[in-house]
Amino acid sequence: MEATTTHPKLSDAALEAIAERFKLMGEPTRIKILHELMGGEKNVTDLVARLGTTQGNISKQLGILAGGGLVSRERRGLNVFYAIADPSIVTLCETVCANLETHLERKMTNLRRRD
Amino acid sequence: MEATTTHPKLSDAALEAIAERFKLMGEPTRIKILHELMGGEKNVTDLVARLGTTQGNISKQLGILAGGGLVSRERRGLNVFYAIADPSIVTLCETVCANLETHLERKMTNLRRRD
DNA sequence: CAACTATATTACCATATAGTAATAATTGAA
DNA sequence: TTCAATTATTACTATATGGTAATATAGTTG
Repeated sequence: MEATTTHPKLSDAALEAIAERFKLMGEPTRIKILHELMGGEKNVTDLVARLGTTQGNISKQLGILAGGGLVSRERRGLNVFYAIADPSIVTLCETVCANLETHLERKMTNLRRRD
Repeated sequence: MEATTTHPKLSDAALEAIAERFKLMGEPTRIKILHELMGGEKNVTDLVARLGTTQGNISKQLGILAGGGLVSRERRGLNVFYAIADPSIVTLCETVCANLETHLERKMTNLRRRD
């Protein structure tokens, strides 16, 4: 008997949509933007100041994130504020985080063992 | 006052590691491989038969997934069996899936409204 | 050993894309 | 309107990488 739980067969289209979402989050600058936004909405200038890259690039990456529905956009006067549009992003990051920690712990334990 | 929950400040290195993991899952062929493996371990030939691409490419993508610690490798005779090494992959996919469904539902609802 | 099967690797090409610099567009103020 | 500030866009470059075809390696069988 199979020990694995049954997983729904997903269509190629569904799998490609999933990959697309992961791809959006699979880029250092974009994940850093999302991480900043986890602390609350920020405008472009804020993000440029916090992350070390050009304004053009920040706007570009924000455009990509907004296009994928991960962040929302709201103009207020001269500023444009971006915010996380999809709370599941946080869940995803936390899941990965928890796992990376496990990996690191395992690595450190192995180092400590030195058999 | 802030309505947002406090999120741990993550280092650039941590964020880059997170991005790296998402990147691994952010590619159609690789996510399809992972999806197949959710049904249980498979060897390379199995995967080549199920997904429509060359053996070389499957081996290459499996190598990338194994390098990132997402799948495990076990040789048994002529065959090499791959399996999901990290169950959190399934959680991640489910989270994204649930959210894509929500998005689709919202889209359909909006279509139905036609205001 | 030779022959066969399964998998990995190599070299290559074509495409996608992150980043930059410069410029445009938008908004508010004087 | 003119000026300043903020954001978006454009054109471009350099790099990374998915895919392929061909070859190499590893393991099995006779």
